[in-house]
Amino acid sequence: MIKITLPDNSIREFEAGVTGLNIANAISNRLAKDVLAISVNGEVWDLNRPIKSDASIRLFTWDDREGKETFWHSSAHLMAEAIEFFYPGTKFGIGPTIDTGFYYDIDLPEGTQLTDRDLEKIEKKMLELSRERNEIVRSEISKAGAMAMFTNKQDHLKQELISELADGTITLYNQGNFTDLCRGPHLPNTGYIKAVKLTSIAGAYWRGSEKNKMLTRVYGVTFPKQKMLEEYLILMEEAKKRDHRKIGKEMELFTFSSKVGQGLPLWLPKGTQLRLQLEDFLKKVQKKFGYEQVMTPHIGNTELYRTSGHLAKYGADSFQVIKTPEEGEEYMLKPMNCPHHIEIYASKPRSYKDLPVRLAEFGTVYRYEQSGELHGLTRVRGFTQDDAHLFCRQDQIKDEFKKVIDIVFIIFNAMGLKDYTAQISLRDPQKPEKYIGSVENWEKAEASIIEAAGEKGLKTVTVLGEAAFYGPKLDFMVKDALGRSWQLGTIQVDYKLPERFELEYIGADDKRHRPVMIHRAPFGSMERFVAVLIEHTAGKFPLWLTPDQAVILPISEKYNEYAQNVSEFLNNSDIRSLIDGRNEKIGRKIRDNELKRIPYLLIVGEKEAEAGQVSVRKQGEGDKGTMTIEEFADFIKNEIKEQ
RNA sequence: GCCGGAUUAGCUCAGCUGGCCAGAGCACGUGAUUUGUAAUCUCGGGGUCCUCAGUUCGAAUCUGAGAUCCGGCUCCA
Repeated sequence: MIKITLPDNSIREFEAGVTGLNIANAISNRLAKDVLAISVNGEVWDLNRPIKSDASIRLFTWDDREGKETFWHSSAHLMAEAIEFFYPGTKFGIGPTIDTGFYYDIDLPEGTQLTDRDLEKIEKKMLELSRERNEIVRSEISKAGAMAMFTNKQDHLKQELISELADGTITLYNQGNFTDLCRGPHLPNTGYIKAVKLTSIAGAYWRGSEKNKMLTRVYGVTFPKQKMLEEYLILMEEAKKRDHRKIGKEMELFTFSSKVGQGLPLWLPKGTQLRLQLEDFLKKVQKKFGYEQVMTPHIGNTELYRTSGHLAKYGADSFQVIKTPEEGEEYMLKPMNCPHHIEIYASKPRSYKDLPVRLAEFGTVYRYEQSGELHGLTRVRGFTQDDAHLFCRQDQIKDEFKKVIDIVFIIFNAMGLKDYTAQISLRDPQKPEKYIGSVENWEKAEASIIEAAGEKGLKTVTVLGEAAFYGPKLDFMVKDALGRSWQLGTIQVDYKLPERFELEYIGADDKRHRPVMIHRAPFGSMERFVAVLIEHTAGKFPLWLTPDQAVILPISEKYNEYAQNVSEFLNNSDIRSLIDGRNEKIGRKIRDNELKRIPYLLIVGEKEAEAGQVSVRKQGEGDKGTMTIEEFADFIKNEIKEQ
């Protein structure tokens, strides 16, 4: 008999060789039905793998990350089996799980190509294989054995993977006619997978390197119940309605023209109004924090960027240098604002008493992003950073850094962006060639970021290899409607540029010292921020203002969370955006499905605007009278209480 | 840049394997009506079917090149 410790620390005795499934059965039928994986002494195992000695365990269901991962990982294998059925000779790369679902990178036989139409038949085959309830069997194999097996299959991808594994740790998983090299864990059998949707096909480089062969990546998602798949698909449809590209078009916020050029957004009058209001808001905040607004040209002499190191980074692969009639004279479209601001700092002698110097500019920069990378307003070739550079003494870095975090908090709170990730991006120690500057300065800079974030109580994740080429960063990542993560705000410590430009200040000791720079942009870029703001507030909390001052506020049940922000918006931050104002009374006609999502309408006509009030209408109940926005906030709170 | 898909009225789309003047809904304009105000009914305007070249008696539909967009990869604010 062995002792199994459950998460509540109770201990049960089982015979040696008991499996996770046996244990779940012993606890309850329901659990036995729902359980997908088990962790044994912290390691996630297959449910049917025998446990031979005392252990503490946890059982995972669909609600646990480990449960979902096991489920999707087995789904990837099931998909591979189906693909191998239709396309014998396919080589299989890696098939991991992702946030929602899984993918498998495959190398199809010469001359074969998958298209969207093929996905359906693969889905059907997967369900067919699922109904066979084939047992998924784990087996251990020696490195030589594994190598021989996949050499026999002529699967060069797996051979490469195996060659990097240590002998004695290699496992295979088999189901039906399909065997794959895999660490596991997996479901007990394929029958668990009841609903399948293969979402897309894409190309992906083997091992993520442009130099390697392009494989076919098939994305999919599966569920233990058909109904869950249906709900997921509906959710995705809803999310697509919030796409900023769609809303931006409908509301005439921005547009693109192939004549102007790829990735170069044109801000329409209403979108410009929205952007200007965001800019004004930030300007006010920055003024309070001691920033000075500056303006600099859109181009700079190539020499400037040679000194800064940007030429090496953005020269060959970006917009090309601009020639003048003068022989040998060259300019560049600015890919970054830093060098210009540095020259402003250097324009006069600075005393330690003057520091920190904080120079801010809504600076438009141009970068030739790869054509396939462009994406609505979130990734463009000409964009405006809400940039600022702080020049400070070593002893001021942490304090300044913390103040910048405060500004980011103010912005994110005002916009109702609660769901963000703060990411500390450090250098990849394996690839020193990617970065400029001494190891010593990098270490100092990284330490000050980590400390500042810690003292601000910011929950952060640390990622190696994501730093800028000149310094480490603290980035604020926000997800879009479809769950793709975008970097918005960024704060970066830089020792290198002051060195390159030989910046100085006169210290209290009457000697020359080198300042440290902080680059920062709380929005990141106006384009990306507006895009993400639209997707986060659409159908939830936009405040749309028409040319005749009419405001429509579509508000969801979540309104109480936002009530505070609304009054801030109207009274302090003055953030508003515009919509089509064809119908004078309510700004525009609202479509069916849209209206159903709007429990309350706030209407601000000319009269109301003058009186500082709004007319309130409730869906299905009509007019609720006019009131101030504070009164409205109370009104909403009461309404919610009554419900 | 790479892999795959798409491009038809202002918007969302239909148009099967090439063949009667290229269609629908919404939007827009017009007339009627004032009851249902998310109005209703009448009539109507609007398209180099992304561009260029080719195959064909004949192409929105087939072929090639290019442009742009979409989903990914690589990259990045």
